[in-house]
Amino acid sequence: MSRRNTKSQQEVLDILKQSGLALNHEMIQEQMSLNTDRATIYRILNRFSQDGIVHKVVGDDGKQYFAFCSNCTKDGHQHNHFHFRCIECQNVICIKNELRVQLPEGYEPINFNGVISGYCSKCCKQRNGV
Amino acid sequence: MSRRNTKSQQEVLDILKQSGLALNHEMIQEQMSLNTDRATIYRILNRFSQDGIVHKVVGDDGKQYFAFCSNCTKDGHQHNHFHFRCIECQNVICIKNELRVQLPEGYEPINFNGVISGYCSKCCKQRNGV
DNA sequence: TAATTAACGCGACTATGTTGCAATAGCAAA
DNA sequence: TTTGCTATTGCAACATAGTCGCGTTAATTA
Ligand SMILES: [Mn+2]
Ligand SMILES: [Mn+2]
Ligand SMILES: [Zn+2]
Ligand SMILES: [Zn+2]
Repeated sequence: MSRRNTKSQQEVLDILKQSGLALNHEMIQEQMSLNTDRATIYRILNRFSQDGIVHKVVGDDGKQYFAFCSNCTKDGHQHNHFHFRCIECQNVICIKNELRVQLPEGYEPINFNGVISGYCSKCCKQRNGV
Repeated sequence: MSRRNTKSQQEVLDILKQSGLALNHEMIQEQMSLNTDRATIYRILNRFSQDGIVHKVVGDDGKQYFAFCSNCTKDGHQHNHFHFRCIECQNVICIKNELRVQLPEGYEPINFNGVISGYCSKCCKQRNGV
């Protein structure tokens, strides 16, 4: 099933690329100039995710975040890294260090989902009254 | 605000303790003999979580899982560990190794949420036709 | 330009989890 | 034991996230 280019897809991808963050559906929709439907945005994101253009992380807030794959080569995807979610400014960043977790014997990992939430450095400073 | 003992609380705690797994609301309700309301179970779990009796993890399926704190002392909680969620049998286990993640300068972590999903050893074997 | 069908918009639907409020029932003091 | 306080519950309503079916639109290719 071949892909087609659409304006909505392009804009979603641009927003993800340019922000450099992991964004959820709502954040993306806010930044869209086009009036793209919610369901469509989800479909775009899931398509990107399947195609390995973006990777998906589920936050400890239960929401799905999508980030443009910057460190991935065509066949080698590297998504065993943590993400930091700031509970103040809501930004979610990728923490690039790839890491390996020792699983019990015989366990077969498929998806890695690591999120640490707290205060980012910017929001930390503001809270400490700077 | 002091706590009171109730049968529902007791049974939820018993189920969590005895299973040794991280369970979500639905799994717990299925195992309850009492007809406890959904909202009540959530409230019980959140209370336990606040009181440090259980810890909460959000799976990459977006659901909240709760596990009895077995390795925690009164004041020292250790929840920086991963969890494994089997996409076949749905079991979620704690992987006891506590680990530390290097955050960028100035970031203040509050919550650690690590989940790896895939096939547990039991389900792996079954899938390979044993 | 016309045909094919991927992608979209809309509405309906399924969770999951939370909250307000009145009723119930622990618990401790009388 | 009885009484009073209020933590906890049940129920209904609500909020939000995400998915899906289906008819329509618009990329793409011939
Ligand atoms: Mn990432
Ligand atoms: Mn755990
Ligand atoms: Zn922040
Ligand atoms: Zn399994």
